[in-house]
Amino acid sequence: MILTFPDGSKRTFSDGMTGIEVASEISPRLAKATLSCAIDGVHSDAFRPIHGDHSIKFFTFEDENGRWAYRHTASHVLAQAVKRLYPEIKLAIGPAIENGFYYDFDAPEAFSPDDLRRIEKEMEKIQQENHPLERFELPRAEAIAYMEQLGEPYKVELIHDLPEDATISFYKEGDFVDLCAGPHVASTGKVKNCKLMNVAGAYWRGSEKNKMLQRIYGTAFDKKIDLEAYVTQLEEAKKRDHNKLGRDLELFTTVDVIGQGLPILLPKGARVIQLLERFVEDEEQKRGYLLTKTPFMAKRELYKISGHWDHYRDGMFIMSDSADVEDPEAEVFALRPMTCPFQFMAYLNRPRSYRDLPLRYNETSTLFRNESSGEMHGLIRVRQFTISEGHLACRPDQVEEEFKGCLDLAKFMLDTLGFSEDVSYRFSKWDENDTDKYIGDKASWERTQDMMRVILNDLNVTFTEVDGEAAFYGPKLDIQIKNVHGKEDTLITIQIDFQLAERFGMVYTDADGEKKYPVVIHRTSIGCYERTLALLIEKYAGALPTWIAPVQVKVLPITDRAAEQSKVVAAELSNMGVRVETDLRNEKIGFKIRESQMQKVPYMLVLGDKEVEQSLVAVRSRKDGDLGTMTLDAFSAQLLKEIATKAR
RNA sequence: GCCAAUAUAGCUCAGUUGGUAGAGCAGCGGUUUCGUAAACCGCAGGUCAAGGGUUCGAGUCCCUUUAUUGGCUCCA
Repeated sequence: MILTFPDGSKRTFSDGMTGIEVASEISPRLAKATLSCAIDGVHSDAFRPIHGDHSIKFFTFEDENGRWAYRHTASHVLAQAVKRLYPEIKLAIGPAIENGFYYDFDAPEAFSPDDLRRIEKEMEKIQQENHPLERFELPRAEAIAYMEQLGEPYKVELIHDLPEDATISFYKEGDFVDLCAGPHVASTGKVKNCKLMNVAGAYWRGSEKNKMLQRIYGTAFDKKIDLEAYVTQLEEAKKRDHNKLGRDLELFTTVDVIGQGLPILLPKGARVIQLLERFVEDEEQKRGYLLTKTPFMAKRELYKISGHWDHYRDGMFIMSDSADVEDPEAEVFALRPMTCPFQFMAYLNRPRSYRDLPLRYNETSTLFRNESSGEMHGLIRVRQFTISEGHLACRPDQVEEEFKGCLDLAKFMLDTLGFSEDVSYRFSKWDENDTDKYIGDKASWERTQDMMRVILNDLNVTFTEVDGEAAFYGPKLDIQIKNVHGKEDTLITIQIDFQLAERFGMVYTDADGEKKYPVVIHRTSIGCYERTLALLIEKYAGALPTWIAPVQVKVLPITDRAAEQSKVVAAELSNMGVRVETDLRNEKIGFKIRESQMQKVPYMLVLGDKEVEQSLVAVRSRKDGDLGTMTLDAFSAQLLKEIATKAR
């Protein structure tokens, strides 16, 4: 057989050699490192014989595919270990994931940390026993019978749901067999350096209607040093966690009696958010937005028009004088979960002409959403939050241009805050198999989604398409960001809506005298301020860029003799609009510096007898340490420039 | 909402098999006036998250609630 390598070279091998055997003819080192391979571009086992002419590419741990096979095999070793220790436990699924793998088990009780250690030991044993992996296929009926015989109902269900023509493959390692599409590495001996991280509940097939299974998360690396580095990296990431750092730095706190998802923004956190809000509002004003201020609540009837009452009820806080919120006689209010219907009322204030469009409304808007109790997380998932909401009414011919403007604004914000490299773009579409969740018909959804896709392609946005993530009224471009734990959330969203204008009777009179419905773009320019603050804290490990630092300069007299001059310096800076504090306490300068440093204050001005005498300030930066003495004018000029340019 | 873990002073943590709370830092008072990441001495500070139960006796065991954390589901 003739095999073609990635560099285009061809070589002849005897038919039936395995990928690893081929690799060993190239170099023993490659053979040892090879975990899996691609045959004609299809990811495959490297331990299976190859027949005929193909292209071939080997994967080691350096390749995503290689890591995937390695960790997927690790998940099988985990399942094998669990079955050895607890034969009554049923197997569900166990894929490789980013940074590791998991396996779901139907276990009578949750695994304890002790159980994990036992399982980990058993996995090491299985690794040392070095069982080769063997692949075999069975016809559907036999496959089902086989899994029934093994007493694995979840596997039986999986096989039932496979398409008629699917190849049903199994992998065997020693006494353990699992239904699996593969590929895997050649033997359990290859899978070293596994670590079980934690246990979590997870619904069978991801549906809350199904039974909750026990999921064990683990990771595995080919080199021990890489595993250790990964564990260290996780610990380091935790130190940046906004939920810890934000509290330590007194940006926010929470109180039991106020409730879940309702954080208190302390003076420093409130200041940062105020700065962000002003920045966003000013930028939006420059871009032709009209500011509104609309009520935080409205009668049930408004949400019935918008569709929220039918499609978002669970997410709303409803207040009623009757126990039955559907009672037609009752007066029922709900706190607003979104600003759209309110800004639509501003549009409806008077008749609109095609000349009025595009009409861009913005509002720094506080919203209330009744998130499920298990969802809340620091400042990232809360029940009350403030967002830079905006709704644009435009003519169909203006949609692309306006969408572009929204994206440009979003990118400008990301750039200013330093998030540009950290985000990914998600085109969130509806789920055509679950149409009850949405308003509007299939044709209009497809039309809108196609239009959005064209716009995104025109704008050269690199994005992934995901079904089932749309808003109930339209598709979204979501700009996604990961927190310090690797969990992804939406930071910014831009949505196209062909539905709500009609529902609200929003029209404009076109040039031809016809009444037409405008297209509505819903958008945020940065995400909700609480979430943005959280991500800023994590990105900068609490050391916020000077322009948004709650305290920018701390003046530190060495002795009381410098106190008066310190107050003068602070007052001068304060008059320039600098956020400055003075530490007049009777403490040693090292102590004051330590505290300011831990509070991540960008600049410290140290004043002793020398500085007072020469009318200078000794500047210390939190980043670069002692910068030496200079005049206050020289320092403030440099500082004001840094603030004005929003340097990071 | 579901599966788990956790909850002791403002913070970080001790607290033996159940015998009615302890340290460091922070705070307050004093001494010290000091040159770039922690001066010294003293004082005060806790219904052990809340409520209920078992027990002669509960921070410790059990139940409920609340909050926090990690997942799942859901979402900005």
